[in-house]
Amino acid sequence: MTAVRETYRHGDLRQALLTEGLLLAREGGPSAVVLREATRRAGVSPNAAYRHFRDRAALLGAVSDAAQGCAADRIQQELDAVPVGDDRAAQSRLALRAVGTGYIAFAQEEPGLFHAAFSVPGDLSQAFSASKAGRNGLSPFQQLAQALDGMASSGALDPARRPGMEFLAWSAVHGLAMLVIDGPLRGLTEEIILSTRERLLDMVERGI
Amino acid sequence: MTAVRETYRHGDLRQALLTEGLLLAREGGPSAVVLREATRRAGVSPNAAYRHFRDRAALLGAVSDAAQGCAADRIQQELDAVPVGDDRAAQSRLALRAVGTGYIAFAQEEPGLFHAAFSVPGDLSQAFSASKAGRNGLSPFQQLAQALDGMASSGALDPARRPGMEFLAWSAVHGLAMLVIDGPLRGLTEEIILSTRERLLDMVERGI
DNA sequence: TGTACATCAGTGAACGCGCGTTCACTGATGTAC
DNA sequence: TGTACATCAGTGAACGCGCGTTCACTGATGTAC
Repeated sequence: MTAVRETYRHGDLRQALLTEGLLLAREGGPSAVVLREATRRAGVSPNAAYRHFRDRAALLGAVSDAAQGCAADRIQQELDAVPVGDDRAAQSRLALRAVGTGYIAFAQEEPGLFHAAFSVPGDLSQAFSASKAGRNGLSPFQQLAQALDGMASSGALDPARRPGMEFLAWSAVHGLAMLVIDGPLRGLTEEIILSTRERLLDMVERGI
Repeated sequence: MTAVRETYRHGDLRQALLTEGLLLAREGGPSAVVLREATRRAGVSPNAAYRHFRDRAALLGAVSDAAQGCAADRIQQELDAVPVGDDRAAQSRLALRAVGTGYIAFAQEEPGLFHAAFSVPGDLSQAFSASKAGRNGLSPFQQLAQALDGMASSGALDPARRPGMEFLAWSAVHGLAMLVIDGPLRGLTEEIILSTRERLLDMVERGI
C-alpha cells in the first residue's frame, strides 16, 4: 500500500504483495503483474518477495486464484438477487442464468482481473480447487456446478444429461465474455451487450 | 527460412518475416512473435524489419491475420467434407456444425496459431476484414455468417432470429476451444473432447 | 547500348530499459535458560 | 525478570538477459538520358 514503513519487519508482506499484484492485474491484466512493481508498491526491496513466493509465476498464480475469488463474489451477488419462488424448476433455471450473468458482468467490470482469473494458461486446469473460492467458499466453477445440480434435481434438466454439462454452459458464457472485452462486441452499447447476453442464456437454457 | 543469403537484397523480406512470425506463433503463441527472432531466422539484421513493419505490433497484427486465414482453411476443410443431400435445412445445419468442428479442431491442432488468431486483443475487433481470409477468400467469421445465412434461408433458423446470431454461435465454440487448450479439458482423452464438442454443437443447434 | 544517378532495402553498432533472480548481509523478534 | 542466542524477514548491490528501437551508413537495383 504505502511505500513508507516504520518497522523493519513488514508485518504481512505476503498478503501485501498479493493485494498489490491484484491491483496490478486489475489495471493491466496478468502481464502487468510484475514482481518488482509489486514489491515497489509494498515499499519493500525486490528480493523480499522471494521470502513468500518461489518466483514470479507463483505470485501470478496466487493473484489468479484471488481473481477467481473476486469473480465468485460477483457471481454470488447475482445469485443472491434471484427472487424466491414456489417453482423449483424455474428457480433453478434462474440460478443458472445468474451464474452466467455474474460471470459476464465481472468480465465487463473488471477485464484485467477477468483475464488474470481465466486466461492464465494452466491455472484454469484446477478450476475446482478451494484456493479460488470467494467469500462463500465456492469457486466460480463450483457455483456453476451447483446451479446445474439444482436444475437436475428440480427436473429442469434431465439428470442423465447432467454429467459434463458445466463444460457446455461455461463454454458459452466464457466465449461471450471474450467477445465483449476483446472482440467485436467491445465498445458496443450496453443495450446490445445485454440483449446478446440474454439471447445467449436463452440458447443455453433451451439447448441444455 | 535459411540464415544464409547470397544477394544483398533479400527478395521478399516482408513475406519471409511473416512466415517466420507465423512459425514463432505456432511454436509459442503470440508472445513468441519476437521481432529480433523473426529477423534472425530470416537471416537479416534486426532493423531491416522496419522497412516492412512499422513496429512489432504491426508484425504481430499481420501474423494474427495470417493465423486467422489458417483457421479459415481448416474450417473450409470441414465444410468441404459435408455430404451433399436433398434436405436443404439439414444440409445447412451440417454446415454450421462443420464450422464449429473446424474451429475447435484448429484450436486443438494448432494452439499457438489459434491464440495468435483469436486472443490478440484488439485484432479480433475487425474480424470481418478481408485480410484475415483463407484460400477461399473468407475469414472464419464470414464462414460462420454464411452458414447461418444458409440456415435462415433454408428454414432451419427463423430469419427474425438471424441478426447477431454469429455472436451466440461463436461464443459457444470459442469458449470450448479455450477449455480444450488451456482449461480443465486439456489433456483429456480425444474421446471425451469429441463427445463434449458434439454435445456443445447439439446445444447450439437446439438453442438457436 | 552505356553511363550517371536516384532510390531505398539492407547493414552494423549502439541505446536504454526493466525485468527476474542471486549474493552476502543486517537487524528485529521471540524463546530458552 | 534479565540476558544470550537462534531464527529468519528484510536490505543493498549487482548480474545477465534480450528486447524494441534509432542512428548514420552502404551498396544493389532500375531508370532516364
